[in-house]
Amino acid sequence: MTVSEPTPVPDRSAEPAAAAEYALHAAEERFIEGMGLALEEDRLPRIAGRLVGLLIVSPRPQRFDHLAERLRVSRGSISTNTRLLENMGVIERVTRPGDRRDYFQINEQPGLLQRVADRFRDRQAMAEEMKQALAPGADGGDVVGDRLDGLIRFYAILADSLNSMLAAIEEAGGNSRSGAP
Amino acid sequence: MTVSEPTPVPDRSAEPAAAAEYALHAAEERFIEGMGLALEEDRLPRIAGRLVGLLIVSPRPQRFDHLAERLRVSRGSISTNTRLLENMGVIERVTRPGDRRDYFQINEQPGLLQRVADRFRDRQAMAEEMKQALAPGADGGDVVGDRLDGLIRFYAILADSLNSMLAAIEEAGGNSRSGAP
DNA sequence: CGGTTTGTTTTGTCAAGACTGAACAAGGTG
DNA sequence: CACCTTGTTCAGTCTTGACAAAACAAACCG
Repeated sequence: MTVSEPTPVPDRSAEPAAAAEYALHAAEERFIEGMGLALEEDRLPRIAGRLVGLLIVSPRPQRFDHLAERLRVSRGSISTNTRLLENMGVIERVTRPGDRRDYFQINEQPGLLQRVADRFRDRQAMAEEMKQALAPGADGGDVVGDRLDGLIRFYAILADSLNSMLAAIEEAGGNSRSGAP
Repeated sequence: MTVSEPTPVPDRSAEPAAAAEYALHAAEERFIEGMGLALEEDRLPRIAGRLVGLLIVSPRPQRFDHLAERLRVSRGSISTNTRLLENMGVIERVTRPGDRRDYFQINEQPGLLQRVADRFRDRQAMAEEMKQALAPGADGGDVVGDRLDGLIRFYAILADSLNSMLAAIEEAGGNSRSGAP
């Protein structure tokens, strides 16, 4: 996971007191970009990934327009991607009385996790259907049947470990949960 | 995983004897298309996925040109995608003495699996790096730290179960192994 | 009511990547 | 040697999707 340095690297040699501060910021930047790439591999827009990253490292809900300027993207993109993540259950839109603006935080319900688990289940089902149609003792030694069994087991294990993880999180109650992308 | 029926659906009412045969073929078609979509989600070209699907359900190595006509795709695409999968260790190119043509079969070494596991490890490392940079007792209750811990655990578990699976396969020796995409 | 803030939707541009078809290379074979 | 066969590579087309910018809607404020 390699992420290039954020474009303008401020000269920090002048203010040694801010060194730790700076290191944190750089790490954050890297993490956010990393999440952008990571979630992009899961077929989400890069901005959505960055949003998740930013919200993970944000202790408090973030304002809509703040997201736009922090990530340096258009408000339109924020709107689209927040809604996307909202529908997926990954982030949550929160409001405050007497405040017209929207805030966002990562949702404690692990939406993405469920999603991924379901995908594995689908693939497992697909392999099982194929196995079904194959009829029992076919060609010598039934190579194909064995392969399909392997595939089925593969997807099953992945889906299972995700599901048991989900259950564990659910059971653990309100603490230390994440959107787990 | 929904896959539309292959374009020309032959009328099988006339030859009842071929019904089972037909059912198998239809299931194969569905499986192949399904693998196309499934591997596409893993950032591989659709044709590569179909190739994997086809080779999984093929008891014997398949000829290069046969692949092209079976999937109704140009030879160029077959060439590109077979090489891609070959480099990934997912399929294997085999030849026969006195035969100038190339044959392909799915490789027994689970290349894709390793790949996926590595990806999870990378993400785990990313989250750990962020956690490092965060310094210990930060904001009240350290929400962010807890979230990162959850994330780290998440990726770790996935990578671990994949790795233990890989080990199990390795140990099981020569039987019932698959490219496990 | 006009004007402002906040967020959404739409429109257009751009880039990435998949795929085809044709040109190409490298071996066989008559 | 001319001519297949087999596979690779290259150039061009097409599709997809992300994104920005602008138009838009809605709520609020004066």
